Amino acid sequence: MPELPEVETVRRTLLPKLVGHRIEEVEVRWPKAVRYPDLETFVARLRGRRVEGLERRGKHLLLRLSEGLTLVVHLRMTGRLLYRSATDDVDPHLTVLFYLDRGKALHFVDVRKFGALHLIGEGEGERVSSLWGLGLEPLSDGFTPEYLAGMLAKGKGPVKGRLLDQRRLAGLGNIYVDEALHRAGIFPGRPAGSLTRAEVERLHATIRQVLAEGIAHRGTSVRDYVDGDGRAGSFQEKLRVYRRTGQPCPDCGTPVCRTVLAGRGTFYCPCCQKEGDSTRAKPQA
DNA sequence: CTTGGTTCCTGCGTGC
DNA sequence: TGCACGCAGGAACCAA
Repeated sequence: MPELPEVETVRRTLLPKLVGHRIEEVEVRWPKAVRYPDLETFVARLRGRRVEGLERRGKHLLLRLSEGLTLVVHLRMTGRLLYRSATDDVDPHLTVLFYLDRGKALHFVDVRKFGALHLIGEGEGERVSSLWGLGLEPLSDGFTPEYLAGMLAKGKGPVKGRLLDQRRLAGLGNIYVDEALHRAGIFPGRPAGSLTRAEVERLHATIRQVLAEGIAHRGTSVRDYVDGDGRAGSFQEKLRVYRRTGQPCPDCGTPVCRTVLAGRGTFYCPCCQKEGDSTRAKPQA
């Protein structure tokens, strides 16, 4: 699933190609993908707009358009945003087509159809609730060990749940949360408020580390994810626990376990991430 | 304020 | 080999 590193990779691949293009026509084949405004207004407002920039906030892509408009794209589970030729139309899961000038197109492809598109003007940010209430960017200067400590403080539920909460921290998903917790030597089911200062500092470091490495490897392609050119990433080769049930932990050789926490499949090493353990330090790679 | 359950979808893994 | 079945998963929404 596209998380921060995947969305950032899509942004980086699409940015140099999209900027300067004009949207000539929009074809919506799965109307439910358009969340705001209504379908007719969505298409009418996009027609003729020019692409001026492409930004990322959390897992959202923000396509900056002329007239102060912003197309907000959330890929959710299986969404793909692809820069293609306007005549390339063979993908059975193509849900929205943005026909561009010079014979090109931007294709929104979404197998499971959870992806969401919003078109907002200046001052309409609150129309995209998931964007409006978003927490800090984990790679920004504002994300400090102190911020993480405050985020986890007094939490009785699993630390994993707090890390997945986009209103506290923007961009982490199931893959990178499990990987960051493993590298920090913390069991995902530990009550958020029970982490020691040392553990919070380790976790802060590993969150930034796995996200930076994920971006450097152009994302994790476990199943569906590809970048704006349709190319897979390679961070799946660096995963230590995610979807590796039964395979040896790279650090200690113990078979990786799977459980369910915060409603999500959760992978961890029962040796390196002991429940209730708050004393061990783990060497950083 | 918190946490938990349900919903949306469809490909794929499982079991017979 | 073929088919039925149920799961996975981000976030909105509702409930307690």
